[in-house]
Amino acid sequence: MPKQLPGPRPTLEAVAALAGVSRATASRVVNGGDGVRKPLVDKVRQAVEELGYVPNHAARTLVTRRTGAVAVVIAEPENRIFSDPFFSQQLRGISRELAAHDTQLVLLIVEGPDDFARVARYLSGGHVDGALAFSLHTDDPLPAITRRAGMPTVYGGRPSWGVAGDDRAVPYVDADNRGGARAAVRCLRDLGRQHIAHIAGPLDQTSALDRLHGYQDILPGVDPALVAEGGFTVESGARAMAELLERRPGLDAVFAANDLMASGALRVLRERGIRVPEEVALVGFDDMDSVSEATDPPLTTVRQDVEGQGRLMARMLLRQLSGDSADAAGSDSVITPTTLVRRASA
Amino acid sequence: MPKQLPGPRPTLEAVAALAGVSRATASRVVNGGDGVRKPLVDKVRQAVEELGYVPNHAARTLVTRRTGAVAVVIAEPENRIFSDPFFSQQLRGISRELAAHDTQLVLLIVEGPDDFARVARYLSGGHVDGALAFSLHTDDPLPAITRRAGMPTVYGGRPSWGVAGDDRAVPYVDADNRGGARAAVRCLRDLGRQHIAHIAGPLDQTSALDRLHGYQDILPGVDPALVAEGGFTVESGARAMAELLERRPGLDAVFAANDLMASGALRVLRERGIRVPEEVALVGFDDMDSVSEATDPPLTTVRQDVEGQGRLMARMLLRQLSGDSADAAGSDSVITPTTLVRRASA
DNA sequence: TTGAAAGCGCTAACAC
DNA sequence: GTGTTAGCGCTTTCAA
Repeated sequence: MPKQLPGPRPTLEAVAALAGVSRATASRVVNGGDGVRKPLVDKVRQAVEELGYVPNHAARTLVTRRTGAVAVVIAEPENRIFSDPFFSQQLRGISRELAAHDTQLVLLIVEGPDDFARVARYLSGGHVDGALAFSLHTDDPLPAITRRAGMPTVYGGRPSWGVAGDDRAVPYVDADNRGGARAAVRCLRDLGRQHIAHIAGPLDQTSALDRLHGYQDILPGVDPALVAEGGFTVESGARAMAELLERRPGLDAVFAANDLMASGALRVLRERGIRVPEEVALVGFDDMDSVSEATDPPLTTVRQDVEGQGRLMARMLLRQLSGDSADAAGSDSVITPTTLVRRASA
Repeated sequence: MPKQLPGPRPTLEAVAALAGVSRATASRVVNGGDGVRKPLVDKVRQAVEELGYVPNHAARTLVTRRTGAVAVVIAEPENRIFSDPFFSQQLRGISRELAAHDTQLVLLIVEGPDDFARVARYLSGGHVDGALAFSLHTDDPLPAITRRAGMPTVYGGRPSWGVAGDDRAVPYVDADNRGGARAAVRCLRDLGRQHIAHIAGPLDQTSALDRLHGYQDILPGVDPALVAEGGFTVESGARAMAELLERRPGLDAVFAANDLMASGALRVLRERGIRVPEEVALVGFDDMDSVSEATDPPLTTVRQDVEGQGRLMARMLLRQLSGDSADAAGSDSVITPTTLVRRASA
């Protein structure tokens, strides 16, 4: 166990002195020890141990121009983000991947217009080497900010903007929303359902839009009255369900754009004494197990690997950061697969 | 809008040159401009603007020895933490308070033993000025780590350890768990219930323990068979409820140590056709609205201001960091009040 | 292979 | 008030 010196933390200088070598050699050892003879390496290592030496990060950053940290920018327009396990899981995936590469995670939560300025300043301040961001809404100013700051960035979720004057694609990771939606609706159709409704998410988000498109892919020319827009929340799902029942009492199936809305819909169906899945079959999206497994009946839903997406985002960014030929390399976007999970609701 | 120079970021030197002043004066202006004559201030400000100057954080940290960042350490023993809105809300409170003081939030998620070493290294690396941590379990190694790193730290939740060789108290923020539990049980008793059971949380966590103690305060010498231990999850709540019903079929009220367990209990009660609150009254704890308002019937529960606690933690840490007479100052712990929220379940 | 020395960009005495 | 100067702790040429 290193000595617990009361004074200031030991510097590389001190280590070098104790080991009887130059600061340069000590530095080499601390950074891997290549090109230093074994006995010296050992001596230095021992000195490090004895002194409890830990490199000063600021000093290192100053000269190397790398911070070893990455920002995760989360915009929280409605307060959906935190009540939603979705982001938590993605965050965990990111955290794991970054930790594995000894990279720190700086969390930037954006709540209002002022915060964007703060974030912009932060990103330009050389605090971090890159950024991971979640693109939620069409008018998201983040892309512009990261671009202006010249900060390597990977997005979670397909950005909807066509960035003005954008000459190169922004790399992102997203689930196969459209394909997943297709699978969901196909399942309902194969069950013999004739009037399949859709509770869409907020259509200014690409994920919601893509899922709607998937629904329409399988049901071309479907009655528009069979589609209601929700807000990805339980409450909005309930509202949308009520609306749909009013408009089309004969509907016999519902595909909800996420599990939260599906659970809201389920509540309304039950309140009205409509049996699920006998009278109305229901499929959700996301498979967040805290919801999909807890409902009665459990939800048939489309699973996506959220944590994996987070990990992938981090990995892509890290690759970009350590990238040799930065551009050509391979900062292409990735669409991760989805799978239909059959439970009792359809 | 600042010019978008392609080259390296402008330094203070460049600003000074453009403004026709010394680097020192430029620095003074950038840091508030005290003791610099107005015209010069303006000149420098303009140069900053024109060049799009942003101070280099590493350089500044190197000399000031302050990073302007705070670590938030979250240990994730079971994967409860992220599915639980609790932490998200606390995190949001922390984030808000830190942002208001231009302090960055570095998120450290600890998942395994290896991670503790990583965190220890990080904390000793001078990356951050202080830490906020959540004390979950009795055997949490975190306190020892932060103490060894000499890092100012504020805990969320009353730590249960008697830190070995600890000469001063560790500041923490916690809800009035015991008082809240008392209010809950008192309410049940005042309703005329004779056999009030308790579904406790995992008793290696102080919050669970304190709530149990509160229950016992109101019901001294209560039949031990009326207490079952759960794990703060829906599932464990259901299990505990089943157990209690088996042991004491005559029970007419239940106080669950959190809302999640209450909802699990509710499910079991409903499955058995036991009416709530008519036959069994039920009170939860936390008032996480996504749960307590969504159940049928909605839960009577004990509310605590989780976000406020987060904010408070941050505020206490910041005060400690800017503290003049660091010790005496006032890093005392804080217990935040709880209130009983009456809904339909009791 | 190792060491000497030159900064990285900034702040804070200290002198003017 | 303002400028000069000496580092903060580290990496990295460049010589030896």
